[in-house]
Amino acid sequence: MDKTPTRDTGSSRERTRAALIETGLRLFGQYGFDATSTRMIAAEAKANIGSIAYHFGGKEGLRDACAQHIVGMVQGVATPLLAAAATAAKDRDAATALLHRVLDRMIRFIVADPQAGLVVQFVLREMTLPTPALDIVYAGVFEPVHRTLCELWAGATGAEPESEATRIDVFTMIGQVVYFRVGREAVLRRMEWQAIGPEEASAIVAAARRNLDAAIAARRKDRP
Amino acid sequence: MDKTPTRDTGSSRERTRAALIETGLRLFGQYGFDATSTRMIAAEAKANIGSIAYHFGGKEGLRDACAQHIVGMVQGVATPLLAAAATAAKDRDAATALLHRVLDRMIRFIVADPQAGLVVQFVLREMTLPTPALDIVYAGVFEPVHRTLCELWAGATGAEPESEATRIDVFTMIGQVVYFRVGREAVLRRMEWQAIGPEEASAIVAAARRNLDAAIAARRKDRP
DNA sequence: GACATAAAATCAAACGTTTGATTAAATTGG
DNA sequence: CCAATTTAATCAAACGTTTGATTTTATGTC
Repeated sequence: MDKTPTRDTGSSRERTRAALIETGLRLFGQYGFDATSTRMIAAEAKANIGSIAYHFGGKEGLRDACAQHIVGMVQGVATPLLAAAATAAKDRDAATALLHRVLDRMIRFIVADPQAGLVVQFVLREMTLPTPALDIVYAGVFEPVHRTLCELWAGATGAEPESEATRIDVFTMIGQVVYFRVGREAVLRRMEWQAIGPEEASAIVAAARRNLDAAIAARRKDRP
Repeated sequence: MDKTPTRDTGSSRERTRAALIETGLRLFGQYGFDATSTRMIAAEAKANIGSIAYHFGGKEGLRDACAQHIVGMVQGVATPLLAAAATAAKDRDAATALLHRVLDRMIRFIVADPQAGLVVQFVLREMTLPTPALDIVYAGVFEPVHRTLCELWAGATGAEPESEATRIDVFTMIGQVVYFRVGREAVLRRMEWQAIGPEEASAIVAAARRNLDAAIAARRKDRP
């Protein structure tokens, strides 16, 4: 079937690499980079310790590979949305509607999706102590996503896309979402939730949606 | 002068303990618990390595002591505000005004105060992997502060203080603030700021204030 | 008040364990 | 058979903790 007898997804090499990246992403996100030992990763990935050095040059190389993996993942799901934004940004109602859709997706992704939760945790940990891995994620995810959201925000409110106020406004909208992941432990206790699943995410979406509408309306007033 | 020749604040015991807690707080917050070695702490605190085990029973004991220290600090500055909330919550305008004041203080504290930044970082790190230290901070800071903000929120909007919607709404207001600390690195790059100082904090305050007013107004509409 | 005793705190050194990395040999697949 | 990959063994360095000796501070006795 394939030109190459060992497809990328099936070769021993790629299977080992994928297992290490996947496990590294999970453990780095779960326990942090320093608290995760290479032995732990190798054991859970059913690979040898030496594999990490062989394939990635070392523990830090694996972290970079994890960051690259995240960029690929997010781009896969975000690209269609970002593409739609280019045209939607020209129309107020379309921009507002798309903002709602993106916010809805983001919340359920960041807050409730267990698979994505590990990705978010990984990135948040990188954020507190920047490494080359953060550069990769910032350039590949943060910057393009935030920029697009600014365009939508500008389309919905009439503000300038790259003005300081717009960029800050978009950060506040993102922030109110991210906190439910960052402060998850405090949220769970205060809300008396056992977990943040689909139902809880819906309650969060409802609140964020009200905030979004209110914020847009307040900005819109100034510019008729 | 003193009844006791060695006062608590001056005794060798208390000086050593205080130095270790202060340094521990800073380094744990800066690098994380696992990435901070006891040797690092002892060296920076100008104390002996054995002192940590002697005074706190070990590295984890020092972390608990740091958490307790945070509770004492925050209670010192927050108590007056929380007391004022009890009466302000009865009046819509007073509640709204106090919410504004608290939000203003919180933002400048969380986002720009370098001293407090270490405290915030320490807590955020604990949040991602709960330890007994988090229990201490949650019970001593998070729960009482969030509960009080809910009362104010209810006073300003007319909602029920302990309803699910109110508790979530308050979390979204906190979240839009905290993100500027959590995602500081991304914010700095995207905003092209060198640091988040008083001026940058003011810009954030302005955005958060608009969001707060808009959110309250939107909720108020429903209940005349 | 001076001296002797007890208690508390500090210190440098060493403990056993675990860390990430490296090596050379064994295994695998084309 | 050869190159790529995996494996097990080994390395020095760093980890948190423990130790016994020493110094500092507090208490008791006359």
